[in-house]
Amino acid sequence: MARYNPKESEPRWVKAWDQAGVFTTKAPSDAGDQPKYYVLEMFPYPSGRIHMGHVRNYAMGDVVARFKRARGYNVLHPMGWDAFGMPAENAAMERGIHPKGWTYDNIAAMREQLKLLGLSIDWSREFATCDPDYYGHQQAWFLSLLQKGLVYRKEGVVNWDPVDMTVLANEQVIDGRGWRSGAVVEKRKLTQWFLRITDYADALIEGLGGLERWPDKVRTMQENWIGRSKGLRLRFQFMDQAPTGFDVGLEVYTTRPDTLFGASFLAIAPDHPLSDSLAKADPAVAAFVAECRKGGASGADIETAEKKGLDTGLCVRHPLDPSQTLPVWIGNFVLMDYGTGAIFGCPAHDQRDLDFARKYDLKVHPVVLPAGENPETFSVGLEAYTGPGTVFNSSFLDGLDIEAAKVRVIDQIEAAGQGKGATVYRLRDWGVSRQRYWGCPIPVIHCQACGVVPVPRDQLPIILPDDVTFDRPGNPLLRHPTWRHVSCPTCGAAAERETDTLDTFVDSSWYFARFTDPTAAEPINKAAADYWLPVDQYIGGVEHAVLHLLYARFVTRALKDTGALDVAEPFAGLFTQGMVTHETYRGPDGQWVEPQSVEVIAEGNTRRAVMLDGGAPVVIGDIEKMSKSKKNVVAPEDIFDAYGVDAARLFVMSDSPPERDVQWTNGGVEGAWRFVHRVWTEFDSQPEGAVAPVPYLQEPRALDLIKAAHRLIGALTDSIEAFRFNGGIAKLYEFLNIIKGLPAAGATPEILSARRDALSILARLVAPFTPHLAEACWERIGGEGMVVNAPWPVLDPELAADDQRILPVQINGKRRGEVTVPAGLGQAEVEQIALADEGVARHLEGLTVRKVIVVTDRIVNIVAN
RNA sequence: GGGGACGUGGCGGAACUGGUAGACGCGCCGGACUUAAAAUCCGUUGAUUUCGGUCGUCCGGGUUCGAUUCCCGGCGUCCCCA
Repeated sequence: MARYNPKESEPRWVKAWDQAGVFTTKAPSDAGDQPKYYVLEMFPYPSGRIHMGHVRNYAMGDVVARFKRARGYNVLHPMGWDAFGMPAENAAMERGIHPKGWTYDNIAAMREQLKLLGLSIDWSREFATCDPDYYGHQQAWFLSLLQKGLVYRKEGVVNWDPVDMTVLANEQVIDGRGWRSGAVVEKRKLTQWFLRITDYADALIEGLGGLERWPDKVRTMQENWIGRSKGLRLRFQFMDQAPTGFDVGLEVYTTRPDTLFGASFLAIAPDHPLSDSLAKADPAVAAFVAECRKGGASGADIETAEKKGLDTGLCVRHPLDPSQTLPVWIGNFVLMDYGTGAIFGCPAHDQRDLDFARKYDLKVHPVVLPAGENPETFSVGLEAYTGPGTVFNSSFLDGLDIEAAKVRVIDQIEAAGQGKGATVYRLRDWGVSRQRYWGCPIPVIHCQACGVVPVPRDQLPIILPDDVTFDRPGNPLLRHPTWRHVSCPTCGAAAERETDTLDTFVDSSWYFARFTDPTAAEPINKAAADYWLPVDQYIGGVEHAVLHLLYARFVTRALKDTGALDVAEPFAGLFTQGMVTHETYRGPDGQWVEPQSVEVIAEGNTRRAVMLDGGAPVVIGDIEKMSKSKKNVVAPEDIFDAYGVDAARLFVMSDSPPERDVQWTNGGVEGAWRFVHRVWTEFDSQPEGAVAPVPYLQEPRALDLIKAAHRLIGALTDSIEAFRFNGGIAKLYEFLNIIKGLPAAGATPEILSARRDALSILARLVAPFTPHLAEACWERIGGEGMVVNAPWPVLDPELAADDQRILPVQINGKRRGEVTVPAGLGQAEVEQIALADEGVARHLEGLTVRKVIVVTDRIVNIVAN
């Protein structure tokens, strides 16, 4: 009997799987009538090292993949690298390493680490998004979108990250700062490439309805992100001479047409064309507009910034009440790219408008009356009323509720030709230009004569030049001596390549399709994609709930419309897993210290910590996501070294529900290791060589064991299907405790035979979680071939059924005893048995039974007084 | 401010559609083995108790024979949006 040695066992089995080629995906034509199953975890950025978050993410995907394989599916479980992006360029700037070398070195290092994890991945399909083959195909479909009008260029105000010197999408601006650099974002005008995601806004909302295996939370977040609202575009006519270009009036957009009679001013965005033209004539306007340009361009920035305005002196007429005139202001809180860049302000019923009105002393005129308020006395102070109510002070709208009033106003404005009902979205077109080197070059050429000319397909891929410099900020492609100088493909004149590269979110918006045939001559092999897509189970962090997952859904739909593939939704099932966290520690100097230099001492129910070196006191801090800055990181390699890969995989899945954060603890991983060890001991205690099978169903203890094994099959199958890995693992532990109660030492032939069958089941059930251990165990009991190729055990319903039930008996809702009855016994019989029970009878003394409730196989409740 | 999720022993967490609250693990405590420690193995472990019980799933109400689960009102934590 030898102690289980993961260091010897784990590499051996990784090699055995590799040599047998068990994870090479079958071509659709070889799969026969096997159903397909595509499991995908969000591919990693090649930072250089894997962390515990990767371990958890890929372990979960591996459980699903191995389980589905065992259940007879033809499984696709690939791996690749999201390899373009800023960190490679940062490394180049900081350390003088070329981004390409840095990235591929990191990939090599991480591939080795991931292979240690024993994942059931088909490595033959691996690619990186920075492979010219991959981004060349990306350039090809980009051009097909360009041809279809889904790509365009426009000058716009953009979020400029002054540190990374690049443009950020609104999604990449968090609290006014760049999501990667953390620098305060500025607004700039720049000509940019955009993808027309807004064309798909409705489709992307409708599509959410069909994604039943997505978390509701993510669907809600996407819906809110798209932010569809119904409203009205209407034109206000100027009182005096209309400014040049505005003869038709000033068009505003509102989602609250019901409050039109409460309007007391108009406000336009600082970058509205009218602001521009006024600024040319008036230095005060120009100065104000310039001031507004400072600060972030995101909605949240504008919302939190102090409201500022400038009266233009212009006045417009109220469209429904010609006797009213409204002043036109420029307001820093009005967004040019939402609606028309102009609003009417109704201070009584909009908080921003109210803040603005109070600051500049504009009228506040309530037109919606909350239920129970008196129209004579109702007024609005510093808080706008935005709730439901009855419209008043509003001419022909008086007495309507706000929804009915919206409809009436839209009808009236449309009939008068003053405007039109319209739907607008919070979602903007996706700005994909990045002024960076380490990204996919946008495959177009700018020609003086011909304009923007797509690169002919036979000249793709446009490959990044290797000889670039990173000694200065800015785009190295722009200052490369020769790369961008080309001749126009159309007229042959001297022309220039586009030097912008694509946002890396483009790279990750179609990789799942490329995996279905990564060597296809076209971007996507339609037959392979038709077979494999959609991804049956996608697994990744919830931080991608809007950005990546929305872009991928959009690109899939856009590619469908170009005929590149046939599915509309890329991911049929989505699971968002929680993070790996750890306690934080601060040393005597207040600095963060690593867990491995701290000793935590338990004293009864409290804990304290000291430095391992010197014993100085350590403050135990909050439990937070593992991060280098807080130093609360545990390196996966160290854990693999100490406890083995299986124990690490098991622990990250056992201690918390997978969608929640898991707290890494030493004790926890030791518990997982103990389980690995005990499982092995149980297998290793069986007699060597084949046990002559004997019938054992007549021996009660043997029968109980095999019954427990069959119940375990059911429980574990359900747990994996429902992504309740922690519950499933608990059932495995429970079963191990049962089988330990019937040790092999000194057992009868019946027990040994039952153990042999139960262990055969156990080996196959633990295989998705601890695959190396399972192989060793399978081998030890003489299983056929490798357990990775063994079918999932089949549940025998008769053995799994429980024929006796222990029913608790309650009297007036309090548990007073229990009775053992045959399963499924009728209510009358159960009642009789319960009332006859000695303990129950004792509690009923002096009471009259009023009612007995029997829930079959569950409980008995006696009502008595 | 709007929307959502959550709140259970010393800790992570179980409890499927209302039906024995605390599965499983960690920790603690006790025991075996050991010269000793580690490792390993075995056992106890919600609180309280006059050993009959009583109390107990954030707090206060409600529905029900029965509520961690459903409803109403608070408090707190977290996430998303503004």
